[in-house]
Amino acid sequence: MQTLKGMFDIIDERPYYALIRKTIESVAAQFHVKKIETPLLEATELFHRGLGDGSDVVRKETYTFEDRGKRLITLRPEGTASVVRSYIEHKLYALPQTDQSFYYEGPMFRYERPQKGRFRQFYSAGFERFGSASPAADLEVIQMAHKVVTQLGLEVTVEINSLGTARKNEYIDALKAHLKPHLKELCPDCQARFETNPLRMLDCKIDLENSAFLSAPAPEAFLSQEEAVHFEAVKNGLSHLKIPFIVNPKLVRGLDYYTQTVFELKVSESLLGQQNTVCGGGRYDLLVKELGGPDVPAVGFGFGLERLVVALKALDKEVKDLSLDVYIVVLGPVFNEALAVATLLREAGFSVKVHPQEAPLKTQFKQVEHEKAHFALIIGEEEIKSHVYPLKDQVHGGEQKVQADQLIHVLSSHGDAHAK
RNA sequence: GCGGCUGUGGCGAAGUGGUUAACGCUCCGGAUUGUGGCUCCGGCAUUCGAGGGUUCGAUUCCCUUCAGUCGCCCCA
Repeated sequence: MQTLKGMFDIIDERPYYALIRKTIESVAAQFHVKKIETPLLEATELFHRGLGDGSDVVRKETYTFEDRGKRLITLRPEGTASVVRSYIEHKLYALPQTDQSFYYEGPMFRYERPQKGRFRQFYSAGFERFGSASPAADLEVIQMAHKVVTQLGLEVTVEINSLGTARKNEYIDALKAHLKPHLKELCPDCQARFETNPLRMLDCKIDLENSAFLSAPAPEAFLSQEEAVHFEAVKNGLSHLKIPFIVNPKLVRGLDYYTQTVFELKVSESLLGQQNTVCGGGRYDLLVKELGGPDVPAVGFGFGLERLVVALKALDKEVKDLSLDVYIVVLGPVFNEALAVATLLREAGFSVKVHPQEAPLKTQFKQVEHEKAHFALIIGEEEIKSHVYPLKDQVHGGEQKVQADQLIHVLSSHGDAHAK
């Protein structure tokens, strides 16, 4: 038996996930963002309406099936649609707080061919902010994303672009009109994208140098006056926040709901290969309405946790795993006494493991070493009689005899023991 | 969905159409019955991802399949 294709058990990587989640939590707290948890399963329709029927994610990557009541349901492929659904369902827009933010973290599912930093069940975390159309909202959202990755110790490039809103379709039409005469010169992928996802053509790695692309209209030309001002304000604001960025006119996001500002955070390809986008986001001013809510603007982003993990590992970033304070080595049939001591120490806040059966000291001390225990405490029949235990400090070296009633005191006096 | 590469013990890794599948690490036991890390001795793959085929004989050749990996599409 083994995991399904593209699925994985998190064991050795747990500390990385813990670190990332903790970092996200602390940044969220700084911005007073509440956590929201939504179900993994949603009505299929939510994603069709939210992400767009034409998007690849919906067309061929969702885990969709009928439940026993013949309802068509889908394992969520991303987080935003669910959060928006929740926002509308609970009429959060009617709350007196008009500017509301949420963050989420959890598993997402996409039926794709796995590769580096890409899986069928993967974990993402995201922030969503509802109620403000101001560039300041965009700025804080980008700042949060940037803060999370820099706090993790990763160097990222921030790329931004603006797709516009009102004239987004007009831009797409112009782009198609421009490229249509050149269609035959383009790669097969682009010919397909011409119909399914024209904006994506701009991102093509093959036709990069094609003259038709070089002369293609830029999205910026199709921004309304107001949107152009908004985009300028975002760029300006990033400079004020001292967040370096580059404007990438070819940056288009894969999901249909994005409007106006879009951005991605990328790490060096040397860390992640081609899947080097660790965070993507932008505005989705029409989505709330599209999903049946009022006309509420919103902006957000999502992280791919696996990609952050891969990047952190590539950097040899040290992460702390759970540490063990005391390993109790037993000599002879002394389990009751050993467990009693362990119980006392645990109640005092130490993490303690007891060797579970009699074994040669050599074997037990090897375990002490493998467990990276701070202290080894030896309990045998002599100790039980005398109430004095040998205590070895595995970190600083040395062994001392400690009176039973002094144990907690001695352990606590060590600064890096983990008593709470 | 498409293409390249890979698949040998817990991990890393050699190898060959023919009888006992190297080696390193880890692990287990002992030298050393109350103090590990060094050293020495001994042990640990009825089996080479799975299924089928060719063959007197397959881990080795062929087919299929599964999985991993890298890239494309797409995306986090």
